[in-house]
Amino acid sequence: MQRGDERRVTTAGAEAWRLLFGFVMSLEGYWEERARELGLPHVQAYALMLLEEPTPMNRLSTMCHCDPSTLTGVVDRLEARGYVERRPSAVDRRVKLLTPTPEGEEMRRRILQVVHEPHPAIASLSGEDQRALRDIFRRAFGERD
Amino acid sequence: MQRGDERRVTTAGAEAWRLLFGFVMSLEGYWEERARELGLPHVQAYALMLLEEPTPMNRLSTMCHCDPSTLTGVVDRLEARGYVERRPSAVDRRVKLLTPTPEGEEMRRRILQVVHEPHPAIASLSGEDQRALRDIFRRAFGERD
DNA sequence: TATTGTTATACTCTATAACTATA
DNA sequence: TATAGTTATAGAGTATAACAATA
Repeated sequence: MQRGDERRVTTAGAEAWRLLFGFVMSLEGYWEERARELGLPHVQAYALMLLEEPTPMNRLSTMCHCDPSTLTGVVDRLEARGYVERRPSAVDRRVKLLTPTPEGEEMRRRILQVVHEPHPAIASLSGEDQRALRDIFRRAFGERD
Repeated sequence: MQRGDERRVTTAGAEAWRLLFGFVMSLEGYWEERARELGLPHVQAYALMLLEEPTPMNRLSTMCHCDPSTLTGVVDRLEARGYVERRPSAVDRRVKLLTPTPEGEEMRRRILQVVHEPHPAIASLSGEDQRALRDIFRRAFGERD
């Protein structure tokens, strides 16, 4: 039980959030660097990574949390690198389905490998902490999606 | 993230990391939106937020995880908005100390308020989970930085 | 009329390399 | 020589608004 100056001190949740926020800010650089090691700007790497199946521009822009007009440029550059193709949809001729080329698929595999490698801050925790974290994260943001 | 053969990594830490990574990617947009509500691009908001005391360009660029030449532009724009000043250092005439103006200090307070407000995914956890999260985060990335 | 995707525009962030003024 | 900061340059991501093709 916290007592005394509890009013001045933040709640546990608030402190957890501040710690996480600081980590997230530093993580942006971490992820950018990992992506650059693969030879891709991080947004392009993220977009390519999400192409698990042929995906309309529209849907991918939502998944990337960006405007469709922004994604046009991102996909232009991925296409110029030979990593994705815009294929016409059979059902709706307005829609273009984004599909990785064989080279894109290979790069996508490498991106997933990098992404799945746990961050040092997580990897260095005790096994008990890692299990607790997994369980809490499942409750916090594991359900939906 | 149900993905068939992409889930072959089975340690708790790896799953915790994947969950966290997904959250972080969505968080970028969350933070950008919060900053834009305050009328500032998110990098400028972050830089201003960090100005707890007069700070050399050099040091702030490290804290922002960006190149000094990048920070020059960011600070230019903060200065143009009237939020920061470049003041000469008394000890080293090469150094410029970044200091918020009164308007900048007011904006900084508002940014901190927004940043400190826990994200819904954290706030909706049980008190027990929030405390556990705080403790683990302290161990993971609370000390160093 | 509504939706999908693009273009035009303007701004911001990003790093590298070369430069200046100090130290 | 070395460091703090800027400038020049080139590239990339960002949203808004207007547009064409299609539904």
